[in-house]
Amino acid sequence: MARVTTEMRGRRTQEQRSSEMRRRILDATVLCLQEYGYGGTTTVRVVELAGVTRGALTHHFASKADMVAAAVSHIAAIRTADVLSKLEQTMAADDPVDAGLDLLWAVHQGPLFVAVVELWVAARTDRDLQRRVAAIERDTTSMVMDIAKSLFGADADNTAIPRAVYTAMDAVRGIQLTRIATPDLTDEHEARWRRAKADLRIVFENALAPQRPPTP
Amino acid sequence: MARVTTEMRGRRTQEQRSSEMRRRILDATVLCLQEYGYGGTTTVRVVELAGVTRGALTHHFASKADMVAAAVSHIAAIRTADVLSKLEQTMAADDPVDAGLDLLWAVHQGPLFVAVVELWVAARTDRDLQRRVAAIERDTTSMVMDIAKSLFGADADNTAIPRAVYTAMDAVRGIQLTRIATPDLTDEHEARWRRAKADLRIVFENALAPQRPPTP
DNA sequence: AGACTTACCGACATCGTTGACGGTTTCTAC
DNA sequence: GTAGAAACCGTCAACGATGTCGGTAAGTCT
Repeated sequence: MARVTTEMRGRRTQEQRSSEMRRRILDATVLCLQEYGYGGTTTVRVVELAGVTRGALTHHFASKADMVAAAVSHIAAIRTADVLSKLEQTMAADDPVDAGLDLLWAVHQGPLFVAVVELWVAARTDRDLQRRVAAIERDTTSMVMDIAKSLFGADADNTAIPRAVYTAMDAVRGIQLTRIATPDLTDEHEARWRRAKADLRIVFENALAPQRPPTP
Repeated sequence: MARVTTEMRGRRTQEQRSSEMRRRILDATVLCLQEYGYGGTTTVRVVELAGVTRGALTHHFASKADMVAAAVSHIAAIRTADVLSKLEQTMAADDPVDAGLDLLWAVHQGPLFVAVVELWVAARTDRDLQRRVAAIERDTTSMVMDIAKSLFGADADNTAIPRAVYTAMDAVRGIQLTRIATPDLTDEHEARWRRAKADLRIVFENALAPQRPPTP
């Protein structure tokens, strides 16, 4: 079974010990969400994956709900950092639409987004979790919109651009949701994205074109 | 607490008793998925909602997994019937694109689709469930494509049409996924769909237009 | 160095969930 | 009607998960 490897021996300050332990546990929580889903995420499994004791966990997180809530923020931080790291080369691309769509796809990719979906679905029947998730979601959306604005120019009147961004984001998420249900068909989902991308290019070209009523 | 109301007293044949009991249990299972999510769907809750005993449940379904598996098919059947019931007036509509998109939206609406998502996500970490879900998903997709074909004409060469349908379906699912995570913002999601629909119309118009390379 | 605080440990009690099973009722075949 | 099958009932045992809690180790202040 995989372990969250993080060693740093010798004398450490309380702050170091504390934050490293929290990080270890939260990383393990995310791993657990990916591997076993929300329902299969138990404190025992997390502790095993993190290679720590149950006592350590209960010391840092009063309850399981606490731990999961912290994991939400933890994931959000990682994803934000991921986006920022990829942003530079996106901004420098020749074709902003293509680069932007690729970025959007990349952000919704990989095991981290799987964990996000697990949390979203779990949040549906858990008000506390829901509040946290909703707050994060707001931030994410506004970040996406800010990026779009700087990619395509801040033409404040043109509401077609945020609209296209929303549609693109929704399409990406829809594909990923389907992928979650049927993970065996990876190539098919890749192809599905390529096709969707072609459609979304049309939408963006239309949105970026000089104002002209799209539906007369 | 809501009950699945189904009374039919007097002498009944074994077949009647059996199938009615199964239906009651499966309806309650779906209700449970909606109300409490997959993780919160326990045999005790199902039994309470159905107003039957635990013994009845274990008699008809050897295990909980059996019950859930049966619920998958049950949901699929209901949804298919729902689509067919709405199909007639969709086919008769003046604007096939508009009517088709509305149908797609309607099919992914309501508590039933919520249950579907719960099962999709649960299936990710449960191979048996995954197989069942994947099979159903295949059927659903082909049904959607068949309907699209009869709505927009069977121009076999024009791959842009199925592509547009996929994109539309993915966008719808993306919106619904977001809605699941943040159920308080219903109006916002409605608006999001209206905007997405505008974009999707563009995609469909482009797909239906006489062959003309969309990206030169 | 000594007092104090924080980090960490591991066992225990409790609770909810599931599957099994022996007994009862309802239907069906003859 | 009567035997047998199917449907249904409700309790029990086993298991896994969570939170609590008394105790130990590591660090921090004076």
